[in-house]
Amino acid sequence: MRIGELSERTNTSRRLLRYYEEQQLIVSTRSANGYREYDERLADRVMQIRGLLDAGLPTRIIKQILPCLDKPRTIHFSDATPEMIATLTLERDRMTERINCLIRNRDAVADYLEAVSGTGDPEVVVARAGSGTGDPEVVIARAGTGAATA
Amino acid sequence: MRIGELSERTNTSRRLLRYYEEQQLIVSTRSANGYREYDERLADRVMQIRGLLDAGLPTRIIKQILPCLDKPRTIHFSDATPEMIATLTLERDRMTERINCLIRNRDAVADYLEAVSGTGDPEVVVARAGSGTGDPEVVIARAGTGAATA
DNA sequence: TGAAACCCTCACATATATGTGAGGGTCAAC
DNA sequence: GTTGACCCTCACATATATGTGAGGGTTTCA
Repeated sequence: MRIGELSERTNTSRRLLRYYEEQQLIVSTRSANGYREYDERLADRVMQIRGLLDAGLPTRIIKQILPCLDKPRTIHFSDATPEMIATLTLERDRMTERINCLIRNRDAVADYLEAVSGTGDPEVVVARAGSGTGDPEVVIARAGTGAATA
Repeated sequence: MRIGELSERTNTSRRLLRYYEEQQLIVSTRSANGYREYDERLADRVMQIRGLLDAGLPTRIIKQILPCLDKPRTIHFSDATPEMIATLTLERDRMTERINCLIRNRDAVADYLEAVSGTGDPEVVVARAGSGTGDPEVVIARAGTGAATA
Protein backbone atom coordinates (compact mmCIF):
# COMPACT_ATOMS: atom_id res chain seq x y z
CA MET A 1 0.00 0.00 0.00
CA ARG A 2 1.12 3.57 -0.49
CA ILE A 3 1.51 6.32 2.04
CA GLY A 4 -1.96 7.75 1.57
CA GLU A 5 -3.66 4.52 2.46
CA LEU A 6 -1.41 3.84 5.42
CA SER A 7 -2.08 7.35 6.57
CA GLU A 8 -5.82 6.85 6.49
CA ARG A 9 -5.72 3.42 8.05
CA THR A 10 -3.62 4.58 10.95
CA ASN A 11 -5.00 8.06 11.22
CA THR A 12 -1.48 9.40 11.01
CA SER A 13 -0.30 12.24 8.81
CA ARG A 14 1.91 11.43 5.86
CA ARG A 15 4.44 13.79 7.31
CA LEU A 16 4.66 11.65 10.42
CA LEU A 17 4.92 8.40 8.52
CA ARG A 18 7.92 9.80 6.69
CA TYR A 19 9.31 11.00 10.00
CA TYR A 20 8.93 7.54 11.55
CA GLU A 21 10.77 6.11 8.61
CA GLU A 22 13.53 8.65 9.00
CA GLN A 23 13.76 7.63 12.64
CA GLN A 24 13.94 4.02 11.48
CA LEU A 25 10.76 2.91 13.18
CA ILE A 26 9.24 1.65 9.97
CA VAL A 27 10.56 0.70 6.58
CA SER A 28 9.29 0.97 3.06
CA THR A 29 10.32 -0.12 -0.37
CA ARG A 30 10.19 2.20 -3.34
CA SER A 31 8.33 1.46 -6.50
CA ALA A 32 9.74 2.52 -9.86
CA ASN A 33 8.34 6.01 -9.67
CA GLY A 34 9.85 6.63 -6.25
CA TYR A 35 6.65 6.19 -4.29
CA ARG A 36 6.89 4.50 -0.91
CA GLU A 37 5.35 1.05 -0.77
CA TYR A 38 4.31 -0.37 2.58
CA ASP A 39 3.67 -3.86 3.82
CA GLU A 40 0.22 -4.60 5.21
CA ARG A 41 1.59 -5.36 8.65
CA LEU A 42 2.91 -1.85 9.02
CA ALA A 43 -0.51 -0.55 9.93
CA ASP A 44 -0.34 -2.38 13.25
CA ARG A 45 3.18 -1.28 13.83
CA VAL A 46 2.31 2.34 13.27
CA MET A 47 -0.49 2.10 15.81
CA GLN A 48 1.97 0.63 18.25
CA ILE A 49 4.41 3.44 17.64
CA ARG A 50 1.75 6.05 18.18
CA GLY A 51 0.68 4.44 21.40
CA LEU A 52 4.19 4.36 22.74
CA LEU A 53 4.90 7.91 21.69
CA ASP A 54 1.73 9.01 23.38
CA ALA A 55 2.86 7.17 26.49
CA GLY A 56 5.99 9.26 26.60
CA LEU A 57 8.60 7.06 24.99
CA PRO A 58 10.97 8.79 22.58
CA THR A 59 11.55 7.35 19.14
CA ARG A 60 15.07 6.41 20.11
CA ILE A 61 13.73 3.99 22.70
CA ILE A 62 10.83 2.79 20.62
CA LYS A 63 13.27 1.78 17.95
CA GLN A 64 14.90 -0.56 20.41
CA ILE A 65 11.68 -1.97 21.72
CA LEU A 66 10.01 -2.73 18.42
CA PRO A 67 12.14 -5.74 17.48
CA CYS A 68 10.94 -7.42 20.68
CA LEU A 69 7.48 -7.48 19.21
CA ASP A 70 8.22 -9.35 16.04
CA LYS A 71 6.70 -12.75 15.77
CA PRO A 72 9.59 -14.88 14.58
CA ARG A 73 11.77 -13.69 17.40
CA THR A 74 14.60 -16.01 16.52
CA ILE A 75 15.84 -13.72 13.84
CA HIS A 76 16.63 -10.95 16.26
CA PHE A 77 18.48 -13.00 18.79
CA SER A 78 21.74 -12.14 17.15
CA ASP A 79 21.30 -8.43 17.91
CA ALA A 80 21.13 -9.18 21.60
CA THR A 81 24.28 -7.47 22.72
CA PRO A 82 24.79 -6.93 26.43
CA GLU A 83 24.20 -3.19 26.05
CA MET A 84 20.95 -3.89 24.26
CA ILE A 85 19.86 -6.18 27.09
CA ALA A 86 20.77 -3.55 29.62
CA THR A 87 18.80 -0.90 27.76
CA LEU A 88 15.76 -3.10 27.43
CA THR A 89 15.87 -4.07 31.08
CA LEU A 90 16.04 -0.45 32.06
CA GLU A 91 13.22 0.48 29.75
CA ARG A 92 11.09 -2.41 30.90
CA ASP A 93 11.40 -1.08 34.43
CA ARG A 94 10.72 2.46 33.38
CA MET A 95 7.60 1.27 31.62
CA THR A 96 6.48 -0.51 34.75
CA GLU A 97 6.95 2.70 36.70
CA ARG A 98 4.91 4.57 34.17
CA ILE A 99 2.20 1.96 34.33
CA ASN A 100 2.00 2.14 38.08
CA CYS A 101 1.95 5.91 38.03
CA LEU A 102 -0.78 5.98 35.44
CA ILE A 103 -2.86 3.41 37.26
CA ARG A 104 -2.64 5.31 40.51
CA ASN A 105 -3.68 8.53 38.90
CA ARG A 106 -6.27 7.02 36.63
CA ASP A 107 -7.87 5.39 39.64
CA ALA A 108 -7.85 8.67 41.52
CA VAL A 109 -9.56 10.40 38.63
CA ALA A 110 -12.06 7.57 38.36
CA ASP A 111 -12.77 7.76 42.08
CA TYR A 112 -13.32 11.46 41.82
CA LEU A 113 -15.68 11.05 38.91
CA GLU A 114 -17.69 8.41 40.67
CA ALA A 115 -17.85 10.51 43.79
CA VAL A 116 -18.90 13.62 41.96
CA SER A 117 -21.31 12.30 39.41
CA GLY A 118 -22.72 9.28 41.15
CA THR A 119 -21.74 6.87 38.45
CA GLY A 120 -19.01 7.80 36.01
CA ASP A 121 -20.01 4.92 33.76
CA PRO A 122 -18.30 2.10 35.64
CA GLU A 123 -16.13 0.65 33.01
CA VAL A 124 -14.65 -2.73 32.47
CA VAL A 125 -10.94 -2.47 32.71
CA VAL A 126 -8.96 -5.38 31.53
CA ALA A 127 -5.28 -5.59 32.07
CA ARG A 128 -3.14 -8.47 31.09
CA ALA A 129 -0.29 -8.68 33.48
CA GLY A 130 2.51 -11.07 33.91
CA SER A 131 3.99 -12.62 30.81
CA GLY A 132 6.15 -15.26 32.29
CA THR A 133 7.22 -18.30 30.44
CA GLY A 134 4.14 -18.50 28.37
CA ASP A 135 1.33 -19.44 30.70
CA PRO A 136 -1.65 -17.15 30.26
CA GLU A 137 -1.88 -15.19 33.43
CA VAL A 138 -4.31 -13.36 35.57
CA VAL A 139 -6.94 -11.19 34.06
CA ILE A 140 -8.70 -8.68 36.17
CA ALA A 141 -11.99 -7.16 35.35
CA ARG A 142 -13.76 -4.56 37.37
CA ALA A 143 -17.49 -4.40 37.05
CA GLY A 144 -19.78 -1.72 38.35
CA THR A 145 -19.80 -1.74 42.11
CA GLY A 146 -23.40 -1.36 43.05
CA ALA A 147 -24.49 1.94 41.63
CA ALA A 148 -26.43 1.15 38.53
CA THR A 149 -25.93 3.18 35.40
CA ALA A 150 -28.78 5.41 34.34
CA MET B 1 11.15 24.88 52.61
CA ARG B 2 12.81 26.86 49.88
CA ILE B 3 13.36 25.96 46.25
CA GLY B 4 16.78 24.46 46.75
CA GLU B 5 15.56 21.91 49.23
CA LEU B 6 12.50 21.01 47.19
CA SER B 7 14.76 20.64 44.20
CA GLU B 8 17.01 18.20 46.01
CA ARG B 9 14.18 16.25 47.56
CA THR B 10 12.41 15.76 44.26
CA ASN B 11 15.45 15.58 42.07
CA THR B 12 14.01 18.32 39.93
CA SER B 13 15.84 21.40 38.72
CA ARG B 14 14.90 24.76 40.20
CA ARG B 15 14.14 25.91 36.71
CA LEU B 16 11.50 23.24 36.36
CA LEU B 17 9.96 23.95 39.75
CA ARG B 18 9.47 27.56 38.69
CA TYR B 19 8.07 26.35 35.40
CA TYR B 20 5.57 24.08 37.14
CA GLU B 21 4.50 27.04 39.22
CA GLU B 22 4.07 29.16 36.14
CA GLN B 23 1.90 26.39 34.70
CA GLN B 24 -0.05 26.41 37.92
CA LEU B 25 0.76 22.87 38.90
CA ILE B 26 2.19 23.91 42.24
CA VAL B 27 1.96 27.00 44.42
CA SER B 28 4.32 28.81 46.72
CA THR B 29 4.19 31.68 49.11
CA ARG B 30 6.85 34.33 49.20
CA SER B 31 8.83 35.27 52.26
CA ALA B 32 9.79 38.89 52.91
CA ASN B 33 12.88 38.75 50.75
CA GLY B 34 10.96 37.39 47.78
CA TYR B 35 12.15 33.80 48.15
CA ARG B 36 9.65 31.07 47.33
CA GLU B 37 8.46 29.10 50.32
CA TYR B 38 7.01 25.62 49.79
CA ASP B 39 4.75 23.43 51.85
CA GLU B 40 6.13 20.04 52.87
CA ARG B 41 3.43 18.21 50.95
CA LEU B 42 4.62 19.68 47.68
CA ALA B 43 7.43 17.16 47.46
CA ASP B 44 4.93 14.40 46.79
CA ARG B 45 3.02 16.51 44.38
CA VAL B 46 6.11 17.29 42.38
CA MET B 47 6.91 13.60 42.10
CA GLN B 48 3.41 12.99 40.88
CA ILE B 49 3.75 15.72 38.28
CA ARG B 50 7.02 14.31 37.04
CA GLY B 51 5.52 10.87 36.76
CA LEU B 52 2.61 12.12 34.74
CA LEU B 53 4.77 14.25 32.50
CA ASP B 54 6.98 11.27 31.89
CA ALA B 55 3.91 9.25 31.01
CA GLY B 56 3.08 11.71 28.28
CA LEU B 57 0.49 13.97 29.85
CA PRO B 58 0.87 17.66 29.10
CA THR B 59 0.84 20.18 31.96
CA ARG B 60 -2.52 21.47 30.79
CA ILE B 61 -4.09 18.10 31.54
CA ILE B 62 -2.11 17.47 34.68
CA LYS B 63 -3.44 20.71 36.06
CA GLN B 64 -6.94 19.35 35.75
CA ILE B 65 -6.13 15.98 37.20
CA LEU B 66 -4.26 17.13 40.26
CA PRO B 67 -7.28 18.38 42.22
CA CYS B 68 -8.72 14.86 42.01
CA LEU B 69 -5.86 13.73 44.17
CA ASP B 70 -6.37 16.00 47.12
CA LYS B 71 -7.41 14.30 50.28
CA PRO B 72 -10.31 16.47 51.49
CA ARG B 73 -12.02 16.16 48.19
CA THR B 74 -15.13 17.98 49.33
CA ILE B 75 -13.50 21.32 48.77
CA HIS B 76 -13.18 20.76 45.07
CA PHE B 77 -16.67 19.58 44.40
CA SER B 78 -17.75 23.07 43.52
CA ASP B 79 -15.38 23.21 40.54
CA ALA B 80 -17.11 20.21 39.03
CA THR B 81 -18.58 21.86 35.97
CA PRO B 82 -19.94 19.62 33.23
CA GLU B 83 -17.05 20.49 30.97
CA MET B 84 -14.62 19.54 33.70
CA ILE B 85 -16.35 16.21 34.14
CA ALA B 86 -16.22 15.61 30.43
CA THR B 87 -12.53 16.41 30.29
CA LEU B 88 -11.74 14.15 33.20
CA THR B 89 -13.78 11.32 31.76
CA LEU B 90 -11.96 11.62 28.48
CA GLU B 91 -8.60 11.77 30.18
CA ARG B 92 -9.41 8.82 32.40
CA ASP B 93 -10.08 6.79 29.28
CA ARG B 94 -6.98 8.04 27.56
CA MET B 95 -4.97 7.03 30.58
CA THR B 96 -6.49 3.57 30.48
CA GLU B 97 -5.49 3.28 26.86
CA ARG B 98 -1.98 4.31 27.70
CA ILE B 99 -1.86 1.80 30.51
CA ASN B 100 -2.99 -1.03 28.27
CA CYS B 101 -0.54 -0.04 25.57
CA LEU B 102 2.32 0.14 28.03
CA ILE B 103 1.41 -3.17 29.61
CA ARG B 104 1.28 -4.91 26.27
CA ASN B 105 4.63 -3.58 25.24
CA ARG B 106 6.26 -3.96 28.60
CA ASP B 107 5.21 -7.59 28.64
CA ALA B 108 6.58 -8.09 25.16
CA VAL B 109 9.90 -6.64 26.20
CA ALA B 110 9.89 -8.75 29.35
CA ASP B 111 9.13 -11.85 27.31
CA TYR B 112 11.95 -11.06 24.99
CA LEU B 113 14.35 -10.55 27.85
CA GLU B 114 13.37 -13.79 29.48
CA ALA B 115 13.70 -15.63 26.21
CA VAL B 116 17.05 -14.17 25.39
CA SER B 117 18.78 -14.17 28.72
CA GLY B 118 17.19 -17.11 30.45
CA THR B 119 15.91 -15.16 33.41
CA GLY B 120 15.59 -11.42 33.15
CA ASP B 121 15.14 -11.12 36.89
CA PRO B 122 11.46 -12.10 37.14
CA GLU B 123 9.98 -9.18 38.89
CA VAL B 124 6.96 -8.78 41.07
CA VAL B 125 4.53 -6.50 39.38
CA VAL B 126 1.71 -5.22 41.43
CA ALA B 127 -1.12 -3.34 39.90
CA ARG B 128 -4.08 -2.03 41.80
CA ALA B 129 -6.97 -1.93 39.45
CA GLY B 130 -10.54 -0.98 39.87
CA SER B 131 -11.25 1.76 42.38
CA GLY B 132 -14.94 1.48 42.67
CA THR B 133 -16.95 2.77 45.53
CA GLY B 134 -14.31 2.09 48.08
CA ASP B 135 -14.00 -1.64 48.29
CA PRO B 136 -10.42 -2.73 47.85
CA GLU B 137 -10.31 -4.63 44.65
CA VAL B 138 -8.32 -7.21 42.86
CA VAL B 139 -4.60 -7.23 43.15
CA ILE B 140 -2.53 -9.14 40.69
CA ALA B 141 0.97 -10.17 41.32
CA ARG B 142 3.19 -12.03 38.96
CA ALA B 143 5.91 -14.08 40.50
CA GLY B 144 8.77 -15.80 38.79
CA THR B 145 7.40 -18.58 36.69
CA GLY B 146 9.73 -21.44 37.27
CA ALA B 147 13.12 -20.17 36.30
CA ALA B 148 14.85 -19.27 39.52
CA THR B 149 16.93 -16.16 39.78
CA ALA B 150 20.66 -16.63 40.02
C1' DT C 1 34.03 43.64 54.75
C1' DG C 2 34.12 40.21 51.67
C1' DA C 3 33.32 35.52 49.99
C1' DA C 4 29.97 31.63 49.47
C1' DA C 5 25.71 29.95 48.91
C1' DC C 6 21.41 30.88 48.44
C1' DC C 7 17.47 33.28 45.87
C1' DC C 8 15.16 36.33 41.99
C1' DT C 9 13.77 37.51 36.96
C1' DC C 10 14.48 37.41 32.17
C1' DA C 11 15.91 35.78 28.00
C1' DC C 12 17.82 32.86 24.86
C1' DA C 13 18.91 27.98 23.47
C1' DT C 14 17.76 22.94 22.60
C1' DA C 15 15.33 18.56 21.63
C1' DT C 16 11.31 16.18 20.03
C1' DA C 17 7.22 15.52 17.71
C1' DT C 18 4.46 17.76 14.74
C1' DG C 19 2.23 21.17 11.04
C1' DT C 20 2.47 23.65 6.65
C1' DG C 21 3.72 24.86 2.30
C1' DA C 22 6.63 25.47 -1.84
C1' DG C 23 8.32 23.45 -6.00
C1' DG C 24 7.95 19.62 -8.64
C1' DG C 25 7.11 14.81 -10.47
C1' DT C 26 3.40 10.56 -11.86
C1' DC C 27 -0.72 8.63 -13.27
C1' DA C 28 -5.48 7.85 -14.41
C1' DA C 29 -9.66 9.62 -16.29
C1' DC C 30 -12.08 12.75 -18.98
C1' DG D 1 -3.58 16.87 -23.30
C1' DT D 2 -5.21 18.77 -19.37
C1' DT D 3 -7.04 18.24 -14.76
C1' DG D 4 -7.06 16.21 -10.19
C1' DA D 5 -5.33 13.21 -6.94
C1' DC D 6 -1.56 11.13 -5.70
C1' DC D 7 3.54 11.12 -4.49
C1' DC D 8 8.46 13.26 -3.64
C1' DT D 9 12.00 16.34 -1.08
C1' DC D 10 13.19 20.27 1.49
C1' DA D 11 12.71 23.79 4.53
C1' DC D 12 10.72 26.55 7.73
C1' DA D 13 7.38 27.02 11.70
C1' DT D 14 5.29 25.62 16.32
C1' DA D 15 4.50 23.68 20.94
C1' DT D 16 6.29 21.66 25.07
C1' DA D 17 9.52 20.57 28.42
C1' DT D 18 13.93 21.57 29.55
C1' DG D 19 18.98 23.69 30.02
C1' DT D 20 21.98 27.69 30.61
C1' DG D 21 23.52 31.92 31.82
C1' DA D 22 23.48 36.93 32.66
C1' DG D 23 22.60 40.53 35.93
C1' DG D 24 21.44 41.26 40.39
C1' DG D 25 19.66 40.80 45.33
C1' DT D 26 20.08 38.43 50.58
C1' DT D 27 21.94 35.91 54.25
C1' DT D 28 25.69 33.73 56.67
C1' DC D 29 30.04 33.30 58.29
C1' DA D 30 34.91 34.16 58.68
